[in-house]
Parts: sequence; C-alpha cells; structure tokens
Amino acid sequence: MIDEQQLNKLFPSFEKELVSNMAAKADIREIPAGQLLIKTGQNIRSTMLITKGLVKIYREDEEGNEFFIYYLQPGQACALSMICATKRETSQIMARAMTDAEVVTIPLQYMDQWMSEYKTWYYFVLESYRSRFEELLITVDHIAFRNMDERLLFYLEKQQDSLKTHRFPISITEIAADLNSSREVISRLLKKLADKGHIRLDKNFLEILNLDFKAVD
Amino acid sequence: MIDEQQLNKLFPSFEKELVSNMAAKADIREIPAGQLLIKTGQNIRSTMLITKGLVKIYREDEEGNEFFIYYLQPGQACALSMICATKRETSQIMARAMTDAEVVTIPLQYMDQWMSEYKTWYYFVLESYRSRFEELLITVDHIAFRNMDERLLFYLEKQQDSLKTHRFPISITEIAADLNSSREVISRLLKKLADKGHIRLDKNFLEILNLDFKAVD
DNA sequence: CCGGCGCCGTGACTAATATCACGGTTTATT
DNA sequence: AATAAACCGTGATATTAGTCACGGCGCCGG
Repeated sequence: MIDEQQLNKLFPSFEKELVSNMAAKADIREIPAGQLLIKTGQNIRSTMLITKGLVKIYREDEEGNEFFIYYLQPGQACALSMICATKRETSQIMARAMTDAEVVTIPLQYMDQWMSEYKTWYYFVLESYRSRFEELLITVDHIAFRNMDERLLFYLEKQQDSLKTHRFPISITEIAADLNSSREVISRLLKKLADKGHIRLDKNFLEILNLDFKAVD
Repeated sequence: MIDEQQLNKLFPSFEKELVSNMAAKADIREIPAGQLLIKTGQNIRSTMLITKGLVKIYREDEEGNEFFIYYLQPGQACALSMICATKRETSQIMARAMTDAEVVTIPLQYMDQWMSEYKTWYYFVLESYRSRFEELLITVDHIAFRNMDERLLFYLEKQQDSLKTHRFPISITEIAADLNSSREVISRLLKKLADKGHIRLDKNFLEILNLDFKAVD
C-alpha cells in the first residue's frame, strides 16, 4: 500500500485529491541496488516517479557501449517513461537503481487522464520535460564542443551535486563507461587532476577537493 | 492579420475556438532568409509556431562553434521557446531562417492559459516536447558513439528528409559547421562517398544518389 | 596458501580528427 | 581585365583519444 504522507512530502506541489488518487491507482515497485528498471527496447506501459534511492539514466548502443545521461532522485519522474508510455513506444534508454530504490508506477491511462484533471500534475509533467530537455542540451554541448578532460570535470561536478557529498565510492572503470571512454584514458586524466590537487583517489573512493579552475592554466 | 484558414491547415488538430483565439491574440512575424529568430542568451517571452519556411535550430558555444540540432517546419513549434518562455529564461539555442519564413508568436500568458483551456493545445505542446526529446536523444547517440563518417551519413539523410529532395544547395563549409567538424575533414569524407557512388557533388549542390549501405563494407 | 578475478597504472602504438599551408576555381564587383 | 571573396581539394603535421600488452595489488573461495 502506498503511503500518502510520503507522497505528499516528495511531491509537495500535488493537490490532495491527486495524491489520494495516486495512492489508490498506482503501484509501488521496490528495486534492489544494481538492478535495471528499464531496458532499451523494452515496452513501457507506465510512468515512473522515484520515491527512494538514486536511479541512473543512460544510453546503450548495440555493442554495449554506455553513455551516462543523468540521475533521477526521489521526487523526480522519468520524463522518458512518460514519452514512451504515451506514445506506446519502446524505451530508448536504460534505467538502473544505483542504491536500493522505490518507484511509483502509474498506468498509462491515468497519466493522460490526470493531465486534464489535475493542474498540478500537468505542471509537474511539463516541468519534468523542461528540466530534462535542458540537461540533455547541456550534455550535447559537452560531447560536441569539449575535450575529455573538461567533460570529466563536468561529470565529477554532477556526481558531487547528485550524491551530495565530496567523497563517494566509484571505480575508474565505471567513470570511463559513463563517459563512453576507456579506463586508461580516464585513469591518466584523473592522475593529472590528482597531481594538481583537485581530487584525491583512494581505493574505490574519489574525493573532490576543489574543482575551481578559474585561476588554473 | 492572421489567416485562420492557413492556421487550420497547418495545425489541423487545433479546435476552432483555439484557432480564432490564436488569430486574435498572436502576432505574425516575417523573417527573411538568413536572419536569426532567436539568439543564445536572448530573453524569450513568446512561443513560436512556424507557419512558413524552414528554420534551423542549432547550438553555439562561446567561441562561435556551431552544432546543428534539427530543422523546424511549418506546423511545428519551437519546443525550446516554450521552455524558455514559461521559465522566463534566456535561450540556450540559435534559430535561423533558412528560407524566407513566417512565425506566429504567442505571448507567454496565453501559452500557459491555453494549456488548461484547450486539450488540443496541450497535446500539441506535449507532442512537441516528446518528438524533440527523442530527436535530441538520437543526436546524443550519434555524437557519443559514432565516427564522423557515420554522422555525416545521418546528417545527409536528415537533410534529404527535411528538404524533401535528393538534390539541395549546400556548401561543404556549412556541413562542417553543422557537424562541428572542419571543412577539410568533411571534404575528404564526401569525396569517399562520391567515389563509391552514393552522392554527387556539383558546385553548391549536393545530390544524394543512394545512401543504402547495407551491402557495403 | 594458491588461483582467479576485478580493478588499476603505464608505456607503446594506432586511429580518428583537427589544423596548417598552399593553390585552385568560380562569382561578383569595379 | 583586375580584384576580392567565398568556396574547395590536398598533402603534411599535430593533437586527442582509443587500444594493446603487461604487471601489480587486494580480495575471496577453495
């Protein structure tokens, strides 16, 4: 059973009736850390709202290359799942729980119905599109215009912001996959950053000391 | 004055009342070929619907590098202008008229008001987001996973589809700018394609003969 | 205690792309 | 005709990133 109080806290903009309706109509799905929520090519029949945990959204091509797009946090929706759901298309992305996670899944018909019934719902949907679109545009910028060293910095900042900590567990191999680069390349770039005192690496952890590059060559 | 009949034809999904309302509240803007509609950093206060001509949407970074994103055709809206307008933010993109063009500009307040008043309007807005989002995702794929030769092919296909012709005027310099590559690189790649019989180049024109690569190395 | 495994660092090499330098062609303008 | 401007093609070279080959370290299960 869905906890209305929790929903209220995570989605404070939603009107009361919408929350009740959601609690009645939607399902809760628990996802253990590491498991996939959505797979490329999968049919999507529901919209997902994150209520717990951290979900990584990434792209994967035919050869298995990955490319990190963004994280979803509690209180956010998978904009892609709305797109795919309403168009009855297959997913173009992968979603993986990075920690134990919990999502509310809303069947397709309600997603659309609530759009006209609840103003707060469609504002929420629109805002999800907007913010993800902008994020995606910035991502395009980076891969189009920047070299790997700058992209790596941007990636680290994003991690810091999403994980809300300066020190987090991550493997170099994973960073390389996220940026669709190779372990060796990232290893060398990180070493440079460490040499300059911007980060510190210990086993399995990366600590960000200072990413302020304004005064650095 | 806005021609309601023309609006009806271009936006067949819109209900009659919406079209009348639009004709009354919106402005028409004529843009000569080559001119900018939107510039990065500009404040956006209205949503734009294309009614005539072809509009190129692209990204530009601080150093003036360009990156083509997609074309907008009559009957389509600039999803970005909706985003920027409703959030009162500055534009993150450039929009340039490739041919003489005409756009309907809708003041911010109506964009939002109509969302709740006219179902057909919000379906249209949602659909604009959706399709642009997917297009952007595919673009990300290409720059993340593909080499320039494949990206060039994809670009040519896109041109062919948008311009609805196999033969169109374009300079190699412009293709290079669109792909954020360099003229020399594109020149060499096009030569390869020409040698294999896939395209033909004459001065200022590019003719696509056959982009079917299934049986080619 | 040993072997396997996953992760890591590094030097050498290769591939892709960008840049430089140059000269050529066409077109418009004077 | 002379000149300028905007294209274009091509060889040489430089830069960036990806790949290969290797060895090291730490951890775990038998």
